[in-house]
Amino acid sequence: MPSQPDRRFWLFKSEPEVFSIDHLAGCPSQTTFWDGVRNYQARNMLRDEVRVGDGVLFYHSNAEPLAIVGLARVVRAGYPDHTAWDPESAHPDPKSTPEKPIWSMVDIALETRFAQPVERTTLARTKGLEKMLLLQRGSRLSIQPVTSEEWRIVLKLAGRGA
DNA sequence: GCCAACGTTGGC
DNA sequence: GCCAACGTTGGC
Repeated sequence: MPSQPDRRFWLFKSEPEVFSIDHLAGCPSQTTFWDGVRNYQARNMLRDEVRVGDGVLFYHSNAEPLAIVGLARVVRAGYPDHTAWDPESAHPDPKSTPEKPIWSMVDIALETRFAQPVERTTLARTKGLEKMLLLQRGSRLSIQPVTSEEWRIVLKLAGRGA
């Protein structure tokens, strides 16, 4: 893979009962929009910082096992989350309208489902991941920045080291 | 602008 | 099921 100095890395959390990596694998072109983020800090990252080509660690929360289950790639940068003004959607927000959208989303495409998910317990005892946001007590952000070093370590744990 | 009450997230 | 952490709401 050619080096991409500007590439950033992220971790996207999802409850697999709601949307799992298998759901993503079943989407047309294994691509979907990442809707339903209703937290301003996460929204700001989706809207302002996440770019096409960025790498995504797909994490299953509230699940057994808790684990990073694969990789995705950002294929469309931030744009309005239209599910917000759909009253039938899972996360309606009547304050958001097509004229004045509040929430943002990006599109991601599946890259890999790990044959062996990288479990949270493994992450927790891996040197170099001590500061990983996911592992911080009380960290609830559903969109988290990941450093290039953390990305490298996680891929290595998944058997996909460079 | 403060802050108590409340709701949600999410690991354990 | 418990509960700590955190965000939001709303009275004042």
